[in-house]
Amino acid sequence: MCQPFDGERLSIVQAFKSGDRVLPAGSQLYGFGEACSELYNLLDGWVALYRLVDSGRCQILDFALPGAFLGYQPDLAGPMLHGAQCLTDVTVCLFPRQRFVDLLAKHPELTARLATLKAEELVVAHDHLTNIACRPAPGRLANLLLELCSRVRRRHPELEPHDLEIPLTQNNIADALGLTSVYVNITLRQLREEGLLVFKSRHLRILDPERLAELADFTDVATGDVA
Amino acid sequence: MCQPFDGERLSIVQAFKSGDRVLPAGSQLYGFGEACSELYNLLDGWVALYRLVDSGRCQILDFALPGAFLGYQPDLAGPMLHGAQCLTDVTVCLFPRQRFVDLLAKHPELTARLATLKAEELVVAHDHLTNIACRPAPGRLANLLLELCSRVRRRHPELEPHDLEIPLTQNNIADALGLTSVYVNITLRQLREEGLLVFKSRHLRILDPERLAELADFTDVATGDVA
DNA sequence: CGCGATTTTGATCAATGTCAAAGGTGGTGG
DNA sequence: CCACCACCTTTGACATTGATCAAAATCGCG
Repeated sequence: MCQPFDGERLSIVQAFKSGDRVLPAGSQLYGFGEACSELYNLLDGWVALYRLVDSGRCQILDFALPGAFLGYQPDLAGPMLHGAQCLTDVTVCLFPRQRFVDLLAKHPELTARLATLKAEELVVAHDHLTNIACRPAPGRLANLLLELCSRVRRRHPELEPHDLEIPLTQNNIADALGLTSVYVNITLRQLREEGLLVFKSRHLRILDPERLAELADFTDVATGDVA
Repeated sequence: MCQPFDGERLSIVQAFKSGDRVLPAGSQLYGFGEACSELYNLLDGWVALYRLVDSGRCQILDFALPGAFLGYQPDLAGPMLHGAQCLTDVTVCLFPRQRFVDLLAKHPELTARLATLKAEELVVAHDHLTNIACRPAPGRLANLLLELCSRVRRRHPELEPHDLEIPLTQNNIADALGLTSVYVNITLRQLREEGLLVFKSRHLRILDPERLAELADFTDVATGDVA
């Protein structure tokens, strides 16, 4: 279940976990600037990683989906450089930080895996950055939604590929894209009126993948195909 | 000289390097989407890491300063997910990719260092993302310039802290901040007219650090102090 | 001295934010 | 089962930021 690491090492890793925890939607896994004594493997549910800015704004840095490994940052002992809020009910697997350091020291493959993981997260962050900086609202939205679809599908290939549960509020989307929820709403309507997609009560239906991908300038990293 | 790794390991690392290379300003260290057979330790000069977008726009993801370690990404054998262009004349130390993998396998401390490095770069990317998404142009500019100052000073504590060489064109700044060079120019003038700073022919003079930091909502990660 | 790249400026326009209010929706307790 | 409440979505009028286009001025360099 604890999946950032490959199958063979699972028993080793499991010996180090200190248990699971369940949190309700809306609660904080850890807060921005707080100390945090554990690392987390997200087993179920969605989590928003965010920063708070003086202006009172909240910037969502990334959405964490099941399988994500949360809480590792350069200074393991220092205050968290971002917060983590549960968007749905969430289940995590816990690793005490101190024990995790020992684990890494003993198993270099895990350290290598961690480096790769962080490099992947960096690519995602760069995607997100480029999306926000270079695209107007409709492209931004299209790109984000396609990216989320791609992630969901990678884990659940059995599901309808164009009919997915995306447990986000229009406000969450706005906080992720650097837009206002009002404008997200307007843009979402435009996409709907153009027959590209329908996003209603946390359910996304993609009606025209081709045009949407074109609008988003989107290529799926995993496949190299447009969505 | 090859500094991503700590002093003690230097001789080990140096045995693996395959030489140095000098590139002129304006040349590409590696191109977006190209294959690349080496990894680089930036010894001297500034490099822009960028992405190209359909619209013809160029998004600068980060500026690499001396000491940066360039080219490591999740798929070491795959095409580069970003490009790297020299902003000044540049000197890099080369590591063949294949040999670097061997090096990591033999020296787990280096792998751990790499994970930390990538985690640091992720924090920088998140800063950049937040800056672009949440702040209007003046704050964005102030934030970027203070961040660059902070980095330069970390390496050169002996220099005048408010009088620095920043080898960037207004166009580079625009590409980094998701603004137009025209608007960067206008905003830069406003900051100058307010007596906050002067940026002329690649030389930055900070006149009012306090007000600038306030405008930027900037706190130095290294010190926790405002600049 | 002249040329390409960069900076500067002005006029105008489009994209997005702000403010305010009205509808919806789902969940909870009575 | 209904009513209420908090939260979310939707809409409209208006303000503002930043983009676009075009041209002039300046700078660095051969």
